Amino acid sequence: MFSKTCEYGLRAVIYIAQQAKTNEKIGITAIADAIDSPQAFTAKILQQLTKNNIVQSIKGPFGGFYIDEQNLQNISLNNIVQVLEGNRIYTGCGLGLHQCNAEKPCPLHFKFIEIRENLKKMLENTTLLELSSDKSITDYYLKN
Amino acid sequence: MFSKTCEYGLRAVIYIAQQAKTNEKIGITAIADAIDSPQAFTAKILQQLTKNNIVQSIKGPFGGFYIDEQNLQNISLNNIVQVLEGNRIYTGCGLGLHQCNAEKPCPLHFKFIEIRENLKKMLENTTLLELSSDKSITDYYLKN
DNA sequence: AGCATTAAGGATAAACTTATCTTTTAATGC
DNA sequence: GCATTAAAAGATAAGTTTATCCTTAATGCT
Repeated sequence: MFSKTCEYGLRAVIYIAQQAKTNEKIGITAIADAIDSPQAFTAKILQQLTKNNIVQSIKGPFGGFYIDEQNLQNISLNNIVQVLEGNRIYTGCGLGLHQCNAEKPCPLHFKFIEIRENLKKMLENTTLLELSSDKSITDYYLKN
Repeated sequence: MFSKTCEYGLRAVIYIAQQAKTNEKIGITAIADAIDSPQAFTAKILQQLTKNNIVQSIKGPFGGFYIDEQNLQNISLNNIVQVLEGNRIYTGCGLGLHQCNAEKPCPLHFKFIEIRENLKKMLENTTLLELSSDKSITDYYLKN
């Protein structure tokens, strides 16, 4: 479904969001450890997310990644996926046609649109705030 | 969403299905041309689909690929995807966790299940027979 | 039987994704 | 200012997917 980049990115951001309340920055080592991902690779991904203002970071001692209150409320999973996968997930043709639309549809076009729309809505409606709730932290896992 | 392998495979099979009525085998050159895919690569994919009894093939002059009446009725897109992608699309975790289930769910587990279930149903309910109907042939495109 | 034709199979190459390592830049405390 | 810490940035390596090419096997025709 998603690329590794996107999977690690989502897990990392969710984890950072869950730590947001402590108001402490969290380092890449801790993050990679918490979500069980390759550290250097995850660092690259977070670099990209920082550039795109999904998460914030600060260098130096006691530095690390964090998410401010505003982003916690405004960022949804959709935003993260957009940065890491572009919008091909939402616009790409199920059969891989370069142009596939209502005028020149592939045989699956209209059926696919439905599924994708569901996915999009789900990602749009899932906010970092929701995923950083106490219940979410205790009931769900980011590694196994 | 799907791999190139799966995209080409689906398009190839749909095209072959659409030619089924003529009762003529259709060669790899004609198929690759009709669906605008790399010929040798598509041949490999069809080889795999032939082994798994999705399509049939016959060598030699006037040989090629075809789909018999029974498969036309029984094969759904789901069967093709299963062969070419395995079942990871249906079972894999959205966040890439190796084990993710109702007991140890990732934060997206239950939301993802819904989406995947929709996709699965759609693929199961879309048969080659439907896709080879006259309307389907005239109204939809397999290349652009 | 011999030849032409077409898919199957194997080997290899190109492109892209995933992953790691090293150097540079920025922030903090002394 | 200097040492230390941690992210940013750049270079490179490993692995996987996508793609091509060449040889082999099967089929039909003469």
